[in-house]
Amino acid sequence: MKRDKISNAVIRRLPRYCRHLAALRREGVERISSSALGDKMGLTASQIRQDLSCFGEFGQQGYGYNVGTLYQEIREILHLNQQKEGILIGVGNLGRALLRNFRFADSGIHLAAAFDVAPECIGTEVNGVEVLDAAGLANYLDDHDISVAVLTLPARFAEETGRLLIEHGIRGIWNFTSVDFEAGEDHADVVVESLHFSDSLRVLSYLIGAF
Amino acid sequence: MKRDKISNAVIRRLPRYCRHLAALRREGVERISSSALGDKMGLTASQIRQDLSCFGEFGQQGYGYNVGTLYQEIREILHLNQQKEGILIGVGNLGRALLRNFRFADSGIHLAAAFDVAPECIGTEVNGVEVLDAAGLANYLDDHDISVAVLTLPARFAEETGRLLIEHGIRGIWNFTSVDFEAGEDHADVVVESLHFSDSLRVLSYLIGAF
DNA sequence: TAGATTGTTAATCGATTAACAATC
DNA sequence: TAGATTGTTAATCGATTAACAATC
Repeated sequence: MKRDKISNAVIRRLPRYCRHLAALRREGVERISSSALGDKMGLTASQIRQDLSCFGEFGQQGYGYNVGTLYQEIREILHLNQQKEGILIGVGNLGRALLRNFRFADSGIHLAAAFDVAPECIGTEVNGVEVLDAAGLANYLDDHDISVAVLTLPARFAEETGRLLIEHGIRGIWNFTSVDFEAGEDHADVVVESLHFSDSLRVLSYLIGAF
Repeated sequence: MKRDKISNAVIRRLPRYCRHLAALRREGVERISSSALGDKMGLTASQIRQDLSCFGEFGQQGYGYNVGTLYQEIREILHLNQQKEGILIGVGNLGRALLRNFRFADSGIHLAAAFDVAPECIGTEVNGVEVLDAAGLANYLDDHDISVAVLTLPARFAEETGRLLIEHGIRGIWNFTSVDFEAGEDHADVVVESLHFSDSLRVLSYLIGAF
């Protein structure tokens, strides 16, 4: 177990391991070798062993890995079992879609509240999550221990809201706006994870090529 | 201009160049050097010049790059100016959010139709896009030249629908389900671009670390 | 025991960075 | 012209793959 600096490439593969192991477990598979898992995931056996060895020794010679154990280990590594409080900002179509359908709990997040500016939205409840007035966001953050903010508001408000979140001690921002929160600045410890829809679709556009 | 094999790392940076150049253009900036653009984007000047040289010679010694020209060049590279026909499958909360708010045209996609199974949804129109009966999907694909399918349906239908799409000649799948469309199989030429929300949030969970 | 499969070290491959001649 | 900045070649760095002794 070496705990140096885990490369980004490895980190991004962890949730995939998690998903595939969960599926194996559901199928009742008890053990799996690095090569079998590699076939399933489109990775080499070597890479899997290398990846896992960043975090510990989870396998056994001649046997392979126990699916259930490895699954739990990876959940631990990702801190999925440690519940973190989160808020969602911007209850538009996308925000609402996430509130209704996305299983935040499966990623270790409990949504404590949602925020919006629209009077007809404030005070309502979506899937058990109360929608509060965005004007009270700063105070709310001061009064509660919130780790993660989900940003699903219009791009033009993203920069300003991001700044406010950082000033009031947020630890991570799950960013659905097209804004790039650039290089650290004062609060280099805040993590921003962005899902840029249009970047993704444009990559697809590139990959399907010309006609 | 070398047209070998463009690496994935470079391809994923192209939409970012596109976004940053668009912003510069909006701000009225006419020219920019690789080092200034690098500062803005958090890349080295070297990397930017290396990236762009995969596609051509867009700069000028002692001057830098013309923002407008480079922007258009990158749009060309991504085929954003070539309109492709697309359909969206699964008009739930997320599908509806995309239909209403996402600017498909900005990524070169025209949404020709949407599909769902719910009787109360079929026949309606969302933001000018007609919702058709998913039972007629195969026939529709045979009758129209559709390049891209947006998958926003429940995970349990993803596999089956993906197969159908591939059989009926789709070129790209923009996948919002948690299903991994694995390794090529028969139709290795079909491109699948996935946005795995939960993978993304779990990476964030890892990065913010323990308490 | 013999076969299987690990964790790790070494070799290879690929991507990023640095250096610099060319030239606007 | 002198200064700036490109495109490209070479050097470095990092990630993936291969090999293998250890051992279940």
